[in-house]
Amino acid sequence: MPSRPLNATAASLLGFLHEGNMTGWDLVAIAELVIGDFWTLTRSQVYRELAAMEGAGLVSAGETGPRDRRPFSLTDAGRSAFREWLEREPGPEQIRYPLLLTMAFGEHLDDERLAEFTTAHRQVHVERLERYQAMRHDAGDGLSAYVRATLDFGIRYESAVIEWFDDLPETFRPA
Amino acid sequence: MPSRPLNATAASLLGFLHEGNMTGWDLVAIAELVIGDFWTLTRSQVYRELAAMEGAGLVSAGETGPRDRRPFSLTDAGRSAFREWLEREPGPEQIRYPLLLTMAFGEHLDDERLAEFTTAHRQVHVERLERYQAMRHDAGDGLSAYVRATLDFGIRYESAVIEWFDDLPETFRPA
DNA sequence: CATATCATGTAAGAGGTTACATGATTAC
DNA sequence: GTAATCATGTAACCTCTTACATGATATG
Repeated sequence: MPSRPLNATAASLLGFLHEGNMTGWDLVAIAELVIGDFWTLTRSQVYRELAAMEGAGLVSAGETGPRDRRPFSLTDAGRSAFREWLEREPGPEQIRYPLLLTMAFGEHLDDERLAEFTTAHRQVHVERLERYQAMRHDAGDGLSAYVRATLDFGIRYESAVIEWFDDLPETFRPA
Repeated sequence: MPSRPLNATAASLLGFLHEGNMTGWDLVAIAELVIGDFWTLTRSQVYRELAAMEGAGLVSAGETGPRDRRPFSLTDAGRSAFREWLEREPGPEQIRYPLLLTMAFGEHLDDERLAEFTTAHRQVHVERLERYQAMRHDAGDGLSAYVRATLDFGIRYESAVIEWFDDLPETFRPA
């Protein structure tokens, strides 16, 4: 039975399992850290995908440890499903930025209110940029060139967005 | 009955209806043009949201015209639901970029293959940037400061991403 | 011994995608 | 007349979010 190709979330879990056996909990933590800034995933999803992949024979659970820990390991089928996914053309980028929606309809909104929004959002981007720079500084040598490249994406992105905020018309520019 | 707050997709449709009555078809077209680069929506969704909003009294369909055109107009309830949505704090930004996932797991992939991917994706960003610049040039004066600001976001963003591509390690840098 | 953290998961529903199905009208 | 475009919608399915529910273990 030629099963449907992996979705990117499931594939990522398999990717992380290459670094060793992990529980759903562990996977959520590492995913948030490594890919969380350009790929969201929730606990619910992780447990569901793990259950589905266990059923499909892509992962297998080891013995339940303390606190009901269920460490999963890759099977050969899981390893090869991961490779296949990795070889496939990655899908298109998707940005969803509700602030830009609000802004696009700004003629129906007071500039002061819009400025409150831009101020708050600018701050989020500043904090992210600082976090990325700290990560790059602290973990610099521990990161593969590949992970570092994704971090650099974040740094470029956040820097550009902050510049954009600072160039907005003064009527709704962040304070 | 205090109905749930609007979702951003539905709210956007109401936003566009401020510019005049439109059919689902028209709304898909204008949404793609104006917000399509930071908010995706499909025909299916648009027809579904319109049907739901018609049921909730936020829009009402006029007479069916040629080719079954069903032009919708805003009701007062729709106008006020839109305002309420617009006043609310816009949710967090979300980026989903599968290429970055593939890259994060790049140690399991040949650099040549990864370079094929980066090459193709860089091209997409170049084309988008050119499109934005053309829009800004061609429609410059016709755009509100608000819509222009969202366009500027795209220009900043695409420029930053292209620089990032060009700074990638040469082993998987776009050709 | 109390609180924080670790760890599992289910349920329900909202949101989003893809494929299917149909037909009118316009442009060539 | 034929092809492209306009226009509607349904069905099925997948994905994602939010809320709920439970309990063990470590830390102070």
